[in-house]
Amino acid sequence: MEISSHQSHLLQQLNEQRRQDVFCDCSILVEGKVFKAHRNVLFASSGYFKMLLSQSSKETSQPATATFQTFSPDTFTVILDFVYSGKLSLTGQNVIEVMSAASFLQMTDVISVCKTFIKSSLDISEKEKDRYFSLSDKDTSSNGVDRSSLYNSSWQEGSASPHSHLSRDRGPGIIRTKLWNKYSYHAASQRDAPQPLASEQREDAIKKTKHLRLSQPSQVVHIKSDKGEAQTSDSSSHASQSEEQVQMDAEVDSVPAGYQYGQGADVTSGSFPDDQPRLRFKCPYCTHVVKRKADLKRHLRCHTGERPYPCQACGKRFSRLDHLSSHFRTIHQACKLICRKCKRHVTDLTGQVVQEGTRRYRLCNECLAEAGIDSLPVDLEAEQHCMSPADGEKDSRWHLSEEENRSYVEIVEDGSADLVIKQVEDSEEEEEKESKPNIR
DNA sequence: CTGGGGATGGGGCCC
DNA sequence: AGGGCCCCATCCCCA
Repeated sequence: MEISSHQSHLLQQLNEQRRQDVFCDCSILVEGKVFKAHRNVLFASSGYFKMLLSQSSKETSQPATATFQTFSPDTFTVILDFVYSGKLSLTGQNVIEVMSAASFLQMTDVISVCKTFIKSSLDISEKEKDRYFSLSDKDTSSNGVDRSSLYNSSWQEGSASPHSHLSRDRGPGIIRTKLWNKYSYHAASQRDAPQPLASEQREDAIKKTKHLRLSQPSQVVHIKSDKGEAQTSDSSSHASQSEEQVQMDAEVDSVPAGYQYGQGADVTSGSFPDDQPRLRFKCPYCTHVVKRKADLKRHLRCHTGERPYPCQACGKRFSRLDHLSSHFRTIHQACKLICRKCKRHVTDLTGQVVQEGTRRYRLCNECLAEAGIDSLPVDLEAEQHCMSPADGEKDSRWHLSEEENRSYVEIVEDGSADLVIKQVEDSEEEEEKESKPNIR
């Protein structure tokens, strides 16, 4: 005989104990704020804590302490509330940070819910279809999009494998996380360790969120771990508030008359004076509206901070391939047939390529002699060959120039579809770089 | 302090 | 859908 309410009751009791600091044997310090919790609950909920606590329990029986400086106390409150209640309070404002924190803490179910939350905002095609065929005179502000959705969030025990990026501090049972790497987003091919948003990126994201009005209503995601289901529930007050906000945004942004942003929806449409319905893809994080889904996907990278295109020459990462291409041409290739010093036109006969670190540029022979710089003694062809990725690698080439149709960079698989944020530590990335033969 | 130029990043849009 | 080009805004560096 099974009493169905037992699990929720047990969780409720544990949550009460946590709130009253009863039997709490673990302290988590987040940016100066102390959270009390039970190590067995944390152990069962997070791959990160699983590894941390399994180590600390071997070494000491003292209360374990974890310190985080990479996400805010508010974010950890959301995470901890979820652990103790199964309810994840996601909003358009916090979803990125919660996802990055969950990624760091190796809470795969939370990550997947965050992904679903984001994807539900981006699930354009279906909504587009629906909306396109039901573009009656229905009020566009109520957009007809049902935001409640089901999430598959079955508890994946052991799926979040502990990883070596955790570093133990000197003190017993105290763990400190290193500062995140500047370019912390890694694409699918590099998914070895979770990489939450870099603190710098997080600040940027927060900065952006501060000046961008979010039209997405607050949602509370309820996860039923026993059935692998989760539900979102809308706050009607939020919705109406958001609706007003959207109207305001529409006015502020000088949107053409008659055009209204769809509240919280990805695809918006409106009645233009000529009654031609025009579909738009609305960013769930700002008021930006684009015409194409691909443009929205590209735009979203400026919110997620995702930079899937690393420069193999200097390691700098770019959100777009064309930016990387442009960067490589301007910085690492001497494509411009202009003397950097005197700005005169130079050819291979009247000037030479000079390398300064990873930068290359051209100098005319006069400036070259004046500066006393040697021309680039590098066998370009051999170097290009050296830098080329493995043959047959699909999508790993991009054209640099007509005569240099060789691969300079390995295009890392775009992980935007998964929106998985991972963390590598500086040392790890350096190791990673060292392990890649193409990187100088 | 200021203006110019380079580098970077975002949006529109064509192929 | 992705790649790529063009345009523009912003930031930073330097003279």
